[in-house]
Amino acid sequence: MAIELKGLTKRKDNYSQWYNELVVKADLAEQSAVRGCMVIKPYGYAIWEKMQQTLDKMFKDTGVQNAYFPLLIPKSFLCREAEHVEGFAKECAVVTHYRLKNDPNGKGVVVDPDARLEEELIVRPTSETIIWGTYKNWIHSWRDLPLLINQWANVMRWEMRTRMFLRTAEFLWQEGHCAHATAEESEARTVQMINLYADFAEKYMAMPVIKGVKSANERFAGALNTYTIEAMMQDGKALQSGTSHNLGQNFAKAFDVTFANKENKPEYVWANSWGVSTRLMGALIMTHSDDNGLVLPPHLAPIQVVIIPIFKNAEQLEAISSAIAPIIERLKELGVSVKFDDADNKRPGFKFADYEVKGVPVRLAVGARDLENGTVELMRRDTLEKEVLPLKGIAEHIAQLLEDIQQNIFQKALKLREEKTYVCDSYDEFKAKIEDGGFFLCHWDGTTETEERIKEETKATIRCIPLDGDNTPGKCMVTGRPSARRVIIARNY
RNA sequence: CGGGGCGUAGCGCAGUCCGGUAGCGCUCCUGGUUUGGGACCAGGCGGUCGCAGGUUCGAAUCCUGUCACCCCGACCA
Repeated sequence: MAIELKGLTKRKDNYSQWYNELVVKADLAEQSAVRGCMVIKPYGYAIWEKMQQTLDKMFKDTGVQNAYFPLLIPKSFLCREAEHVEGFAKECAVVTHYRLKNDPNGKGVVVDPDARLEEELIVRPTSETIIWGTYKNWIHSWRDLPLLINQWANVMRWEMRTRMFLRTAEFLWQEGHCAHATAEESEARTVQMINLYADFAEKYMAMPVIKGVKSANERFAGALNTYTIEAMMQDGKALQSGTSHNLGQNFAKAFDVTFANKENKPEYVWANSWGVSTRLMGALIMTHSDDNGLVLPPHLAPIQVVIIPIFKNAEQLEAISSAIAPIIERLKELGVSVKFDDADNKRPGFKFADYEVKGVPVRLAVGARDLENGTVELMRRDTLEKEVLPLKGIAEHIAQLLEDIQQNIFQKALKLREEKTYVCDSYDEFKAKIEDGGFFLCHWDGTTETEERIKEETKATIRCIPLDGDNTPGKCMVTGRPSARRVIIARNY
């Protein structure tokens, strides 16, 4: 194939090219015929399914239920919340007609000009409007609250520029939309969900994240406050990986969602929304991959162990299969997902390389030699280390090894982030160092003007005001004005 | 939406300046030999050269228009 992954370091200047090639080569996704959209292939989708299942369980453990709302939103709904319009009413796909007809000139089909919709429909860029338009009818009393709903759906934003998984015109996500009786409860839920996302990122994706609050500039359109988790990719750029928004009463007021409180007085409900998307797939790829391809964390790998028999004929394969069968049984008992690839149309060397590109955490190779010795060759994907081990007890060893790999790649990512995180007090120093990427802990005076200036001059933005860590005050790196605490500044995807 | 690039077989490309029968590598198919790190040999299938006009005896090649896609910006999860 023309796509070569070797040479990541040589191509440091063009990480995105490498990334796109990896996505294709690892059989995760490909460009669709539709502008800015992608086709997620079975292997890529299997990873997304693992993420979905894990998150879904975590949501349900907090009392959230799933529901589904329409893809198309009447245009008038988008005009209701002023700030939301500002942020979202622009780059949307619009449905204007409801019928096609045969071209009178005999060239395929054309849009029937007589079938124009009275009110255009917008393909949802996010569902706040249609959901709050619906909640109006669901919420009447304090007894109806809290309302905790999540939706797994596709959304569409007509982005100018797209990149597979990180920014596609259509993407898959979950969006939670909750209604509460009090501001405190809603804020607590908003924080709870960002904590849940951080747990998911660190425990399942093995991706360290920084929890924080967005600056006014980067805040979700229509929110009072936006919480975010920010991860660092291997090239030192930041990736916003999940957000949770405290919407205050903005949407309740725009859609007139009120409830009778315990004193029988009408009151607007308090709202929050939170979401993560297939962008997490991009985060996963860019956090762990190396020159040999994808490196999947065991907790999300669709195949955790692949077993490759090395054989010259059917008898040898049969011998290997029966020797390995109890191992496969035992692995399954231990909850390990295992694939025995006995296809005879690919040579072992091809399979080795193929599963490496796909990021399978552990590989076993078994041949005639091993059968004689009662051994197996094991390779772990994260370090590419190989060792020959006795067949006896191998399943238990692997179960433990998978946990070790999960820990190891998390630690590796954490170490990289720490190495590329700098405390910086000089704007000149910042301007020089930002070229090589990394997170910069700097004092900022809290103004949008300063933020804009930094962005203008360095292409870096305030990723977040961290929730944890050092919160001693200081002086703004740019203006010298007082600063409440250090914030994270970085270039981002 | 601004700047740059590109469009030729499933994929990656050459050919375009200087018009004259559509090329290469990989994939794929068939047969054989192979199989402990992406196999080798032989043969074969596959393209109205992005689309629409124009110039010409003749256009992948020249001209006009148009549509995609990619990269860099602006915008954004």
